[in-house]
Amino acid sequence: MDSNANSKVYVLKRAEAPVRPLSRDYAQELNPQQLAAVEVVDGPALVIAGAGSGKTRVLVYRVARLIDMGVDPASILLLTFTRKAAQEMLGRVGLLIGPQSDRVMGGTFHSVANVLLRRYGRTIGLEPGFTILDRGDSEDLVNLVRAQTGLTETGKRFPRKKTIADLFSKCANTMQPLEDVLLTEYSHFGEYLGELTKLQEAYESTKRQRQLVDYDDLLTRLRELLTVDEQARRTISAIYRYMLVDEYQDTNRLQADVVRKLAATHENVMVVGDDSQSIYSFRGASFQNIMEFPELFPGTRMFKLEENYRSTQSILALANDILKGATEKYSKTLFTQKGLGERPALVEVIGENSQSRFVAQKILELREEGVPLDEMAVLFRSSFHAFDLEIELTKRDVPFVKRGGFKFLETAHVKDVLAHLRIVHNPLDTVSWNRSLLLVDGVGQKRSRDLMTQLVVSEAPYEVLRQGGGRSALGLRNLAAALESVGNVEDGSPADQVNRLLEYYYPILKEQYDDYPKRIRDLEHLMVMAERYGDLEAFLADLTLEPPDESVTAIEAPDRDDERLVLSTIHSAKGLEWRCVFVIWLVDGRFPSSYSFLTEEELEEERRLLYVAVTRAKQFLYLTFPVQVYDKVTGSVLSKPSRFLDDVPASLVEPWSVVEHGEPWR
DNA sequence: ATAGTGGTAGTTTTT
DNA sequence: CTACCACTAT
Repeated sequence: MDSNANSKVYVLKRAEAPVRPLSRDYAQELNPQQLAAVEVVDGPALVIAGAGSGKTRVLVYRVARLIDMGVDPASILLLTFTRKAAQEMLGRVGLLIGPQSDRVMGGTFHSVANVLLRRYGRTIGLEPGFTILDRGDSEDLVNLVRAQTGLTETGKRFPRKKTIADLFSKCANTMQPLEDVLLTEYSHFGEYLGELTKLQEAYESTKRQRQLVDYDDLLTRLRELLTVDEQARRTISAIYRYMLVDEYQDTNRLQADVVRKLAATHENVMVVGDDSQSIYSFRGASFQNIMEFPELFPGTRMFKLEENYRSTQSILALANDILKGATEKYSKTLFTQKGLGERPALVEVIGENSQSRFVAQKILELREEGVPLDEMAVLFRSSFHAFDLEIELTKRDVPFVKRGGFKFLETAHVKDVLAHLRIVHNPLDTVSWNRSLLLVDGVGQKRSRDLMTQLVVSEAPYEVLRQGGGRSALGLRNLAAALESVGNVEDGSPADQVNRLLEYYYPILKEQYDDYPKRIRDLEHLMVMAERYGDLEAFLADLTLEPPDESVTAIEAPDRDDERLVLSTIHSAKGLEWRCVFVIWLVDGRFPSSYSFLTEEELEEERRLLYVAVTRAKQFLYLTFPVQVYDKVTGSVLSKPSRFLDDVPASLVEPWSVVEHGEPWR
């Protein structure tokens, strides 16, 4: 039978077409652009969504609609920037269509990679019990490896561990060889190319030997798995037949590649993002990614959401203006049907403390006027910018939470405790062994290293500890007993394990730190967290992948009020909104940060950062800049308002000046 | 070999 | 100001 002109063509309809009535009228609840995006079922799709344009709404409704049409919730994979975002979205899906949404798989790239690698990683040499290294652990490992490979006597200007870890991370995230990254971004260390290359090889091979996985490995090794193990790739791809990726502008090449491989079989992938909000290039993210998506997936359907439902016209006008200077973007201009509203205030204050006092006073005033505290936020470029304000707010009894900055898990005592637990879970974890051993009286770098070479090859590591003689014999025996006791907890309840370990650790803690009562409270908090988990592996993995995003002070203060002001870095404020937003420290050198002055790209990123900050506000926006601050970094007085405000027409903002009570106007 | 001391360099944003 | 490194006394 040849298919000549006479043959009749009969088209079979797709099975996914709705066979039952949809549970709701989607057209009623979405605007036409949103609806169009939601109605895509198969094939690649790209949604360019301006700030506040209902990006989350599209994702939520799309998931709901897929399930509504009979797609198995367990075959939907929702990749978001934080696990919290995933949970929030799935919660909203739940409100639309009920508890089936619980079966949707959601989380960050890293957390999804964690799950997949534990399940399928054996073919690439990963045991399910591998340990995840956080940033600090990676740095410790760099040092450890450096000592082991004898690269420690290298002269005075050898980069420090943090820099080295940064360098390795950048290589992984941009998929570039060390040489390229070193010469373009760290050219002043060019002379150490040889040593650094050796160090990197040792770092990589140690991780493999010891079942250690750093943040970047979660992605690189998942990619490796999907590349070398075609069967695993097919299996995974068949499970997650519908993929949705949020905040796509902040993914890097590595993540894009993972998406491509995961979706290669079915190509049912929708990514959502806003090129103007790309703020993670320091992590290798490139908004090129979002620009190139249609090339990666030919046949991509593209949707643009430009109507903003969040902010007043005045706020939006300023945001649009800030963006005008941006060079490369999918052009779009946000509009709103909301009223004009109040013009954003550009507030000039004398110095750091008057800025803090202004913010605190204004916040109390707004609360009097009926704006709840949790509808207000103060945003800043770097977390230390808020120190003075934190003091001021505490003085005035304003309850707040701080996001970003120093984390609970990064404190030495918490890391100490976790190190012991990690040994129990993965006896090959030399980073944790080293940390724990150094806490033993009489054990130093050398002894620790010697012991570790025996420990990792021994069938009975605790016996190795007991055999040691000399000054540290007793300490090592105690350590062995403690670890054994933790390992012997019946049904492995993490809370009980933490508890047993603390019996051993408290004396060490008291010996080491004068301020131990404070630290004991942190550790008690760790116990509370452990109670939520049934096994150690999940507890440890969650802790590194999704650390409590509130800093130490916030954790210590119990919720007296539900209503708390939010202090946040702009990076952590991504995707959130408040009725009233303060952006502080709009001073050249702080924002944009002086570290960004070097390259045009980095400056552009700072500009987008300001755009993100401004578009968080629904109704009120205050931008403050102190005119006279001494900056230790540059040794100069910062006095110039942020350059991003230079071109803003005066009509878009309302200039305020702040004076002390009783002082005349200037 | 360890632990305590003193000097110095670097100081963002996150999984 | 702090964390990190190198040095020195035990």
